[in-house]
Amino acid sequence: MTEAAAPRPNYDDVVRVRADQAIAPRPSARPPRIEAVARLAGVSPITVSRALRQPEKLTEETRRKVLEAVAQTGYESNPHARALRSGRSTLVAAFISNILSQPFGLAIQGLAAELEPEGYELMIGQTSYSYAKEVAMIRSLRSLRPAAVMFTGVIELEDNRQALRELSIPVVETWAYPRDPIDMLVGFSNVDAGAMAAEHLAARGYRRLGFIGRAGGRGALRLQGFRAAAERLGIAIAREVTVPEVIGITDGRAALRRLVEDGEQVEAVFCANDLLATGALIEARARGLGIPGDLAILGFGDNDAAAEIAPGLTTISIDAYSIGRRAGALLRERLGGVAPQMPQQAIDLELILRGSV
Amino acid sequence: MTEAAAPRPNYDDVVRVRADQAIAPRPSARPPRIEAVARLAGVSPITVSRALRQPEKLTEETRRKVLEAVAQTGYESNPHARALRSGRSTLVAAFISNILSQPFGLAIQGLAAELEPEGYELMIGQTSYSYAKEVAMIRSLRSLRPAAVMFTGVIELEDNRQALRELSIPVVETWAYPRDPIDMLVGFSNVDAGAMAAEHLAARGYRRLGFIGRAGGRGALRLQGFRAAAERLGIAIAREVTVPEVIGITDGRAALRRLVEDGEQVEAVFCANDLLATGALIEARARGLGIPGDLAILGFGDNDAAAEIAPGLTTISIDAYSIGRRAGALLRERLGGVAPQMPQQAIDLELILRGSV
DNA sequence: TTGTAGGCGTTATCAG
DNA sequence: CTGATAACGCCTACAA
Repeated sequence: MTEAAAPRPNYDDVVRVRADQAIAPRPSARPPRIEAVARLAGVSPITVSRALRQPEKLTEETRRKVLEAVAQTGYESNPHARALRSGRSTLVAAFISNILSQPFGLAIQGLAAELEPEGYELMIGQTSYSYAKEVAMIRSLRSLRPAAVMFTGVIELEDNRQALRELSIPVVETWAYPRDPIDMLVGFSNVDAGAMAAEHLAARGYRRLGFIGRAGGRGALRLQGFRAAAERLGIAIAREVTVPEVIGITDGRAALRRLVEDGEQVEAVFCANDLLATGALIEARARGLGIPGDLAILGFGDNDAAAEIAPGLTTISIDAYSIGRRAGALLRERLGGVAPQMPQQAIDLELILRGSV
Repeated sequence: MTEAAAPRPNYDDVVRVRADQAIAPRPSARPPRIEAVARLAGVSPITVSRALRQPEKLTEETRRKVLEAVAQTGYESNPHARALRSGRSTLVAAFISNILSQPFGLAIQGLAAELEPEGYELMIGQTSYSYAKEVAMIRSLRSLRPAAVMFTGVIELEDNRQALRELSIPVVETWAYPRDPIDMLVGFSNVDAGAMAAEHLAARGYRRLGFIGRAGGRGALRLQGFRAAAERLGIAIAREVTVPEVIGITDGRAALRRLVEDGEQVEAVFCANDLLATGALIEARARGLGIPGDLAILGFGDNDAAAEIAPGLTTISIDAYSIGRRAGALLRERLGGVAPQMPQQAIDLELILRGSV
């Protein structure tokens, strides 16, 4: 199966470390049940349950006794039994369109930062921008009954939207600003993002614009705003290149190649995400184009690489981590029985000026 | 909360789409239970269960009848009840040290590609290279009782290793080649990777080497191999720069700055991952260093950006997607009751020659 | 404030 | 090959 030069790899002799916070040693493989804790504390099982879920309902004395027994046994309640009986689980499902995308990863980190300390487990699924997958996942949600769901995007299929509503659990959509979100929302207007791009390029004096982006979803929304603003400003969009999928920087290079080789004179191009923009920038440089002299490039999303590449990529940035964080906070509140003050939040778009425009 | 110029963002008017594969309409919010299916098929609940889990035990006639009723009702069994009663869940837990790392993301994709078609759900947790987090996660595994666990790394704390063994579920470790894995393994030798780096740089005639990498974990292993091979070849390691954490390209820039400003003459530097290498390359170029003339740079990991940056980054590459894929295949077999032929697999290291060495 | 009874939905076990 | 019974571990509902 492997054909390494050496017949067998050398071993990685990892230095073993002992835990400072040791896991309580467990004689049996089976975790302790609530009844064992109850016996140890000299109370009934339900009292243990209450000590963990509604501690305020117990005498301080009882509570102390029980929690001590919990600590001693290393007890943790069985999430399946809990979910089965109460109908609520501690699993929060997050659906991400592409796990390789840096902004989505950041959002998930923000979400985790809010939810994990509260004892929720995060389940991550990848929709891969596919309706079919979305359908399958939402179908599985019906029986998994997570505590809540978060999407890095908005749900477009009407049937899926309905199915999600019927789950009667908190839902947060993100990354767009639809008129009628399913439930909660931490988003930004993609239409405005496109308009912002056109306005900035116009203000810099560019008159013949280009666009590179995905044909559907948010790419289409950004293009819509870009077009509308360009028209309003009396500026021409000379060329629109749409790509079916964005996997890596390569897609951006290919797209710019199409744009340039098409012959249309384009002074400035708006790339609907920074992966495309980075690729476009690299390809432009490889073709000897001066940036922004021969071609200005404006990105969207503020990737890690966008800042470091030369010339730095001018881009419209959103704070992806904060989107995740806010989404997590909304879910946390709702799961705690509180109605959030602002269940639908708009995130600012910020123009980051670097060298490429 | 938001201070956008416009008082309110424009709406993203998403075009609603109807599902081609519609979710079966459900009059009540509660999903159908096994009993409803049984009644419809005219059999007992346990027969329905068997039709789904051990179809070979039923008459073809009965099976057909039941599966039809399943399809008609859109029934899916409740995972919590199933896990509670059977002790096995369909949840597979994957622990990833850093969700923003591209190779880890690829591995997760590979894992999902093997497991999701089989009906397993993927739960992803981030350990953030922290022992404390690892302890907490493994603790929660005890009660969650997933079907299997995968780590993008190996577990170092002896207590955690023991706790994982006691779960008695399939475990795959990856990204290293320890002598005594907990259970299954799809890894490569980090020590060999370091040696490979030193050997290649030596073969190219470099005599004064540098190293940039994390102080612990795999970084330390790669350094260990790098050092040993250099010594064997009679080559000097003039400077080792260790970084506490690698979050982005910036860390690589800072590390190279330290390396260069230190005054030690270094002809070639091995960066223990491509994020560091990319940062180092950018910083070196920014300082006017010719690459590889003034400084050769060798990376590890083969990021997306590594190929596109100029000059292309020469790097030791591993096939991260395939690691995930193989790990998934191992788990799939074991979960299906089969003992895999090669429960411990070595992944090849491949040197990708581009311009930087 | 604490406890008792019972069931969430499924499948292991044993019987027919 | 199919079915009856009981139990997985917890928490809701109600009672004391």
